[in-house]
Amino acid sequence: MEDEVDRLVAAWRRERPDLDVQPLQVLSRVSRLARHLDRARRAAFAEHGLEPWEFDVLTALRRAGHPYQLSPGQLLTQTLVTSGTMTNRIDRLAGKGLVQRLPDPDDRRGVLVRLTASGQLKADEALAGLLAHERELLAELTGGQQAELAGLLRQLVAPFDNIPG
Amino acid sequence: MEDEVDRLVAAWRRERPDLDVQPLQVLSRVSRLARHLDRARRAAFAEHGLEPWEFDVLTALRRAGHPYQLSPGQLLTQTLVTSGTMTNRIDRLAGKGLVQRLPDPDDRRGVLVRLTASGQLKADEALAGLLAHERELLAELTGGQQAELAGLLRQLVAPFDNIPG
DNA sequence: TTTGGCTGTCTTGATGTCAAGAGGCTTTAT
DNA sequence: ATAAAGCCTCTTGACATCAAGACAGCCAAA
Repeated sequence: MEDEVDRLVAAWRRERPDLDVQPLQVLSRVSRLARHLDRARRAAFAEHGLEPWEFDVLTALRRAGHPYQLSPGQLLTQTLVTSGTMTNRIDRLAGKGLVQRLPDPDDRRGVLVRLTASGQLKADEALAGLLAHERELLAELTGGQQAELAGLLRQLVAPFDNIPG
Repeated sequence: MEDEVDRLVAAWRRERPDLDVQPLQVLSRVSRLARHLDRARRAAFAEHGLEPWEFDVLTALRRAGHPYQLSPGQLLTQTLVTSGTMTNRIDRLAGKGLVQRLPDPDDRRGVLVRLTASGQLKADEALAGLLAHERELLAELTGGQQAELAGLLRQLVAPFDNIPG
């Protein structure tokens, strides 16, 4: 089956036959697939009344384990946004009753963001829904192929995750 | 080598041992790798004084072949942005002298966006630079592994590219 | 104890994007 | 010929994000 990247590569070979565009075969597909995944995730979360950024914050808290609380600083290192963005997000999640802000008993500058009961429920439901949708997307591949793909991707990602990038 | 997704999966297995989080092994790596690639691309383009979105528009025109012109409508289907965004982008690229707006001789509503000589030069330089950087990232893998990875990714992307998504 | 630097959160102002709609032009059907 | 419908680009207003800085509280060194 042909995809857009095949067409992209064909166009470059026609216009710039002097260039080796082989890298695009892998990396353009990664970028394009990620865009499609973003759209699919947005649709999956909409079923639970959540935006993607809400899912990111709620699941970071959920993964932290009981009592499901993290500081804004910890949240922003996990979600890779700036502090201003995180302030805004916590405001809105608190407005929806999914998290609450508590003073940090050990640091009076600090704040703790804690998942409410309904926030935890949303996070758990949305995660299950996401996994169901993603399983469908991956049905194109056998289990062995998925494992192989995961391994190859890990090799490409690991340098970014382990060297300060 | 371990990566962030391994840690993510481990956290979910601890908190939600009832769930099968296998899909994350592939799809979270795709999303995370795409984010890292965006940053790397931004850095590569900055060497040529270009933003990523400028590269996207200029290379779409470059790939169109002589005389390197497309309508705004064609550009927005290729770059997946809305018409308001494309108007804004064309304005700024025209301000930098990289493209020019011409009236469409066949449709008086229409406009043609054409690459200038300096725009074409920028596009060609930036593409070569991007490919050089991407080749380094892919040096983690053998040629055979790259081909295999490309093939697996194609299977996942193709449904999106061929069914209206 | 006091001083200086550092940390954690929030505020501010600018920017890029989107959704929705306006306006002019073209196409189709009557 | 004319009306209705559709298309193409641009404009407008709202919004999420970021970068930079403000401010309060912490901590280490003298």
